[in-house]
Parts: sequence; structure tokens; C-alpha cells
Amino acid sequence: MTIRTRIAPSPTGYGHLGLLRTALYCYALAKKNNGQFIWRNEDTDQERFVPGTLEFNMKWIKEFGLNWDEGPDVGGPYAPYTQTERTDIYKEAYEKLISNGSAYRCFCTKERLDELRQIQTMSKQQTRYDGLCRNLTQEEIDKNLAENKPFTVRIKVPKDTKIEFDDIITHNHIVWNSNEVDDYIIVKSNGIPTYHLAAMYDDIIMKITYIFRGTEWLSSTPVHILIFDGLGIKPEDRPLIGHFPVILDPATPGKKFSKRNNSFRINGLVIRGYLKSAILNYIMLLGWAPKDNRELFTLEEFIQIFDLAGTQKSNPNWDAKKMDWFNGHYSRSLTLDQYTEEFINWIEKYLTTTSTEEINEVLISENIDADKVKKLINLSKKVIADKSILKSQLALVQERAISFWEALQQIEFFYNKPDNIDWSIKQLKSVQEQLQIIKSKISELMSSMDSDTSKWTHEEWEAGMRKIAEETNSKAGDIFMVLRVAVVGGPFSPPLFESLQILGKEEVLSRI
RNA sequence: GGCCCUAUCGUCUAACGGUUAGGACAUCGCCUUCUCAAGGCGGUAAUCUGAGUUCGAUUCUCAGUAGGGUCACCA
Repeated sequence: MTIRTRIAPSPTGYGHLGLLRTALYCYALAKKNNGQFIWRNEDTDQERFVPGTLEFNMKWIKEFGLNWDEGPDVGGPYAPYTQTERTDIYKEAYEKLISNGSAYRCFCTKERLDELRQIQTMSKQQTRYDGLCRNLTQEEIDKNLAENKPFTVRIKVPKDTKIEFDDIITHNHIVWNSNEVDDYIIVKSNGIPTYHLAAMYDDIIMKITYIFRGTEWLSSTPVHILIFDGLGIKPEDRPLIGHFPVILDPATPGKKFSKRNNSFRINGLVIRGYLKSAILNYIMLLGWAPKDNRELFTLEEFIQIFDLAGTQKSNPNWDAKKMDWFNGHYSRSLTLDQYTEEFINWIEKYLTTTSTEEINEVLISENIDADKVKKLINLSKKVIADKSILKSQLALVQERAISFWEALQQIEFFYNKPDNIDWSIKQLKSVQEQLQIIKSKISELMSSMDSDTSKWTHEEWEAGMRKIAEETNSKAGDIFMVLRVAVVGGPFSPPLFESLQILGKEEVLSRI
């Protein structure tokens, strides 16, 4: 049988990294087995619909290289792939369920349900449907229908039985006592099915073989099983279902990704200048691990090696440090040409095309204020003007910047003369008294060198610097530090000599 | 609270009854070095607790504890 997996986000919000993870695993399983990966638009909740989110989510899953074989945009044999365009299809499903006794019409008003819930809450009972419409006589039903009373459709959960299934992700055999399961609403009073019916019926029609989803769906799984049963699907013909643990945000211990934290939005890390290959690689390991503990995978390698045996049960924490390590690793493994190209691509494709609000929300967390962000974005437009100069600058920061965003900050001094230099920093403590003397001696040295910096030699320059150290009776390292602070504005910098060469003699002299 | 799930270094994990409990990130130390990195070498660090099964439990069972998910005409 052909493996078919699906990713089915609802267009009610912007996807987070959890969506990327599910998509990645679905994609990998399908591709590994020469199967199909399907995108389905689960838009049955029209009230919460947020315009643009479907397009946003599709764009970004695609950006990560996870292309679907069938979907709302590309079509396919089971089109349409948008649920609100399939309401007729669901109608035949729930009519079948009602007629064979697997579901029933419920004429209870929302008001009655709210009141019921309130009473149950106050008396500390379970909040659940009391089954009032479960056993309506055909006469009563006909009467209500004749009066055009609105109704919902509820699944009719059988009494005193077991509902069970095997979870293919956690490898658990899970059993529910059916008396614990509520009669979920599967069709709303507006005639549109809820997720439970729509998704399960679509999965059958679209011949989905694996349902991967977050663990928040686990507790409604018995309802889904009952829907399959009611539709006459034999257990062995059902799609296999598996639930992934939630990704936790260490910033809020024990809590999953905050919907408000935009750095976890699917494009957040990309905007912050992380490589998609690195993000994908880290995400792979957030719920799955191979037996040999290998950690570095390209997408292609992951597809080959991914298996259901390695899926994890417990909730992983998002480790920003490890993400950084992956990104640093991938950044360093690029050639300088590739790195430069990716850097320019980041600026042109992501940084300058994203709204300022969104960039601020994603970036401000890094101890940078909005003005600084604005300044750096302006700088980013400037740095891509001359590719070869940029390349020589990036050569100096590639191995020391975690992200492109950091790299941009590290090359800022090439473009902007540092202001408000703090000369009292601890790195300059031992030469504090002779700062002026040292500066003028460095100035002298620089003046004596060729105006064509490409003719400079490291030996000549370093000898000069060490001579100043001797003359002022200080350590050579301190002399270098004075120059460094003058030129870049702080105690950290890329290799000094190479930086000076790029900056040019005149500019260097003006900064001392 | 009911139901369900989870529990190995700080973090992600390996060990499918017998290992000096392994790896990676982080952290610490040393080397390299004009700073910061990167790189090399080394160190600290874990089986939640209590019973049981067994010659032997990280591993199997039960209980406790802690954490998570869910209890909508949302997905």
C-alpha cells in the first residue's frame, strides 16, 4: 500500500515550529517510502479564520523544502483540499452515521449547554453532555425537524465498552472506558462538521495511511475511532495514528511554545538569520533520535534514515544553545562563496521583505532596542551593494557569528565609525595612563605604512606594534587592544590586521 | 478534580535484565592566540522515591511523587 501522510493546519493562526516538525516527519515518512505528502486546509472554523495564514503557512513549509504532492494550490486526485469546499461530502458521512445509529441529532440550545456546564462545574461534576437528545423518539425528532429547530450531530458513544488503539509514535496501546468519553459534537448547527468528522472522513477518502499530530489530540482519539467504526472502516483499514509530545519552552518552564512568542513562529529563526538546514536538523531531533545517536543530517539523509522506532515519548525542551551550535556548525561548513550568497539572500529575501513590526517582535528579544534594529536593517541594505567587499568582510566573521544577524552586527564597524567609545573598560585598565601616548605612536606607525593596504605585511605591522609596546613598557596585547577599541569601538573584533586592510589606511587613521 | 500520557547528566538522548551507565549541547580546566571566536585535549555532571519479580534491575510490575495533555457548536 502506498504511504500517504498529510499536514492539515487550520488557517486560524501563524504556524509555529511544532507545525514544521509534524510536516517534516510526515514528509520524511512519505518520501522514504515513495509515497505522497498531502496538504489539507482545515478551515471548518470560519469564525476564527485569519486571512493570510494559510498562505503564510504554505509559503514557509515550502521554504523549508517540504513540498506536498497534493494540496489546495497544486490540486490532486482528491480535490478539493479545502474542507469548506467539501461540505456535501461530509453530509453523506454524517447521514450514514445517523442512520446506522452511530450518531444522533441534538436539538439542545447553546444556552442549555452553557447552563448545564455551569451547574456541573459548580457541583464539581465532570463537564459533559447529559445525553438528553440521545434517546429521542422518531416522533420527537420528526417534530423538531418539522419545526426547523436547529440541531447539531453528536457521536453516540456506546456504553460499557472499551475503545482502544495503538499509537505509532509513542508505541503505547491506549484503552479508554467508553463511559469516560463524551458525546462530541461532530457537526455544528450551521451544518459544517467539526474537525473530528471532517478530518477523519477526509483521511479515509484521501486514503491517508498515517495520521501524525500533536498529543493535544490524544484525548479525542476515541471519538475518531468511533467515527471510523461508524463509517464501517475495519480496524485494520484505519489510518495509523500517532501523537508527538509537545515542545516545551524553557523560558516558561513546563509550558509549550507561547503563541505570543514570535521567535517560535515558523519563520522566526529564519528572520533572525539562522540557516534553514540547521533549523531543520535541530527540529529533526526534537522528537526523534536514531539508535546510533548521530545528530547531523541533511533533509535527504533524514528521509533515508527516519523511522518510527526512534520517536520519543516525553516532551522535549527547546534548547536555544543547541540550536545555536547547529547553526554555527552549518555556517562554518559553507564555503565563503556560499556563505556570502546565503547572507545576501537572507537580507534580500527575508530581512528586507518582512514587516518592521514582525522583525521587531522577533529580534528585540536579543537585548537590542527598536532603534538599533532599524539601524541594522538600513545597514543591511548598504552592505549588499558591493559583493566582493562584503565577501572579504564576511570571511573574517563567518566562523565567529552564530547567525547572519550576528554577522551583520560584527561587520557594522566597517561602515559606521564607532561613537561613544568607552575607554575605561577593564581590558584597557593597565594602559589607562598612557592611552594618548600609545594612540599617537600607533597613529605614527599607521602613517608610515603604504597607503595601499594590500601591500601591508602582517610581519611589518606586528613588529611595529610590538615596538610600541616596548617603548611604552606595556604588553603587546594591550597595544593591540587600544587599536582595536579605537577602530571597532569595543574589546571584541574580527582579526585586527585583516580588518584594518579592509578599512583602508585613511579610515583607520581617522579613527585613532 | 476526572481521564490519558511522561520520568537517565542543567538540556536532547543511547543502553530493548548483566556496561567503569555512552554520545551531543551547555559548563569548567588546559593548549593555541593581538581580542572574540573556531579548533585540539581533558574534567565535573544522571537512572525521581518506595516496594515487588529476578542470581541480577536504568530496563519488568505496583504504589507514591513530580511534570505534561485534555475536559468548546476551536482546531
